[in-house]
Amino acid sequence: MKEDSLAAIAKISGVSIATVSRVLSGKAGQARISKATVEKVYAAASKLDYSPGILARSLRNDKSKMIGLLLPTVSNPYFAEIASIVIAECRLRGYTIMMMDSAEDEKLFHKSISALVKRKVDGIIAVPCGRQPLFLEGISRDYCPIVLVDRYYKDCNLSYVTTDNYQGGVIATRKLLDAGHRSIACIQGEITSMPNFNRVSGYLDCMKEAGLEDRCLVTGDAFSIENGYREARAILNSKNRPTALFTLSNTITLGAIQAIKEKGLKIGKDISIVSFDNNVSLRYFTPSITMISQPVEDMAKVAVQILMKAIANPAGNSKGSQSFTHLRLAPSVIEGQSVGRL
Amino acid sequence: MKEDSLAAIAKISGVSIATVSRVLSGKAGQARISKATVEKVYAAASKLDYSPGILARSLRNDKSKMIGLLLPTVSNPYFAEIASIVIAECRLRGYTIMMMDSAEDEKLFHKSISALVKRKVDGIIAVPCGRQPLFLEGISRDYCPIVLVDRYYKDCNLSYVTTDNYQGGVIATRKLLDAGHRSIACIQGEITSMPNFNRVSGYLDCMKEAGLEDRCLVTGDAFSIENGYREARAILNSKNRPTALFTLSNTITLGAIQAIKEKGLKIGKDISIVSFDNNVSLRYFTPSITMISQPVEDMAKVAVQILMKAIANPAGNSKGSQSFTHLRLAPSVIEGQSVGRL
DNA sequence: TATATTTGCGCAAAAGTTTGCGCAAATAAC
DNA sequence: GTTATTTGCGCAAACTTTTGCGCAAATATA
Repeated sequence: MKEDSLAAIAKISGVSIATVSRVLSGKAGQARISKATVEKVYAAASKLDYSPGILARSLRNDKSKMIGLLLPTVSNPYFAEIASIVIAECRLRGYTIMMMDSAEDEKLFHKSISALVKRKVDGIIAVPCGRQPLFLEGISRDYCPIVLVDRYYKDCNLSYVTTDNYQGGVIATRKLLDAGHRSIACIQGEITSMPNFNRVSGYLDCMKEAGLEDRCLVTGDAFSIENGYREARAILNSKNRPTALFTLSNTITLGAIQAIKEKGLKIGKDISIVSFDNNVSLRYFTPSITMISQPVEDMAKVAVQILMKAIANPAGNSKGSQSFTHLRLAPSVIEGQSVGRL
Repeated sequence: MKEDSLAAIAKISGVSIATVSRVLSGKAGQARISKATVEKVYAAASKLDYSPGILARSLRNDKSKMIGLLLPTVSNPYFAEIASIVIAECRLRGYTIMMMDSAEDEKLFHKSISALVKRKVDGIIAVPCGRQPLFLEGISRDYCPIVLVDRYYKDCNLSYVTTDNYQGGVIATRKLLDAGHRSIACIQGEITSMPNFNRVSGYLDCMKEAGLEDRCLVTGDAFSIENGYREARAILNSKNRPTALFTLSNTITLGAIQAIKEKGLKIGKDISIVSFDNNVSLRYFTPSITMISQPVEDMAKVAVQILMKAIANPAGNSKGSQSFTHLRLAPSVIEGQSVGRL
């Protein structure tokens, strides 16, 4: 027998294991346990410096006080910030984070989800990969609530919190149009993701509205520095070099800036930029980059709140009538000097 | 009975639970189980699409195939990169990461370690907080191996992998001295941490060697943007403004750059900078920042290797003669344009 | 044919917690 | 002095897996 178990306390205090369990889980009242017994148990427990065996508890209760967190990559500062906030918020509520990294790989993403479920996480917060919500919907129906952050699926039976990316795309493009730009290239990220799709849609619609549909250019395929660098390079070397870039993430922007520097061009003069995301370092660049900032902190906090509600109230399931929360938070603009007037 | 358990397989295949367990854990050989039985079991298992209940297994075996990862903050890109690599390396080896954030709070750090132990993690990788190794040594002795990354303790009974921060401090300072600077201020980070202490030592020794001990200036107290900004501001506004800054982390540098911009000074002309860490965005600044880069990838990978070895071979414990690995990897220099000649 | 050995597998305990059921004893009611 | 009610708590099952011990049956040896 372990020194630190209900059994040990039971032996010391001379009551049964069951009684100890009930006392320590605050059920002394409804189990009508006498004050004297309660005190004996507490005394023994604190003498042994007892803390419950979480594994046994999880096994028994089918829950673990753990939240699974699944991101495409922690090394992207945008996701790292989400992680940071989610971790803090969950800890505040007594939950521990089990974190995984899907490396933008849908197979791995699904495997990770299954691993989390096997570990009986009480809920999952994820930035998903791929276009297929079915798997996640199944998990959410049969096992534990899931809240999507940033990326989501259309008309899916899952809660999500995201930025109004379409609006973001519109605002960015309009900013460039208003400054007189007519030739604006868009370097996109992960093309299977809704945020990317919506940002691009905003861009395209805005261009169309300005009568520039035949001057649209959308390239790229990943939210990474490499992609930003590669695509920007190609664009800058092209015959009819655009006068402005709309880069769809902080990483893409970073890569683009590298390409621009190599080419010897001046940002805000030779080439203008509006970037998605709010990266501190981009703010301190000279010139500072104009950004469409996402309300990351709110997004992460709200996601945790929604998840907690779903955990506390699995009633939603009872009649197959789960209710899902779909939130689209407004982006904001961080003005910089990277947009030049033509 | 759950549909997905040893018991279910046992019932279908008509053997006992024990036999199923032995077959599925590859112990059919040493338990001398007949080929026919083995096949029946496999058939039933694959029919049910069995996968073991990890919690029950962990409870029984006192191990979990999980590694605890404990960082001061995920939002610092330096730590995020460590996390990213550790996660990937562990997954490669079939381990899952349980990640926590101590927010630079020693109490919370200890609580988090205890939580990890309670969950029976097989090992821990940590960037610790505080000056006190005793607690960690105890955990490592009694529960599971611990490998420290980046931060460590002198003469402690714990393995660690870190950068040769003293060398880094020396190289940085010498770089500035060689360019003719005589008045060099150092903005430091978390003062309880060894890396910080060693970087500062390198700086001080180097200054002393150049006969400049009375012109040393070390300020600051956290690896954060705010601290970098605040201290740089104060330094730049001081009477005898130094001609160069040695900033001890990427975050501090970012803050310092903000202060410099606000003050209207030109980096590399009015004020020179050498920074610790290797942040991509600092490389794309104009002018690009000269940096003392830490071998983050190697550090993280080696840390995982050491941990895996310790897990595989708990023999070290048997005679109280554990052996600890202490590694100090060499930093490298990333040349930029932020150091001006005087 | 009787004893020894090997082969094949099951029983039950163990890990630590939670909880439905129900047993006794004390108190209340008649 | 019975019967009913309440109080206080224990028993044992359940969650799933692992493993030491040992029982039968089959085969080999004497």
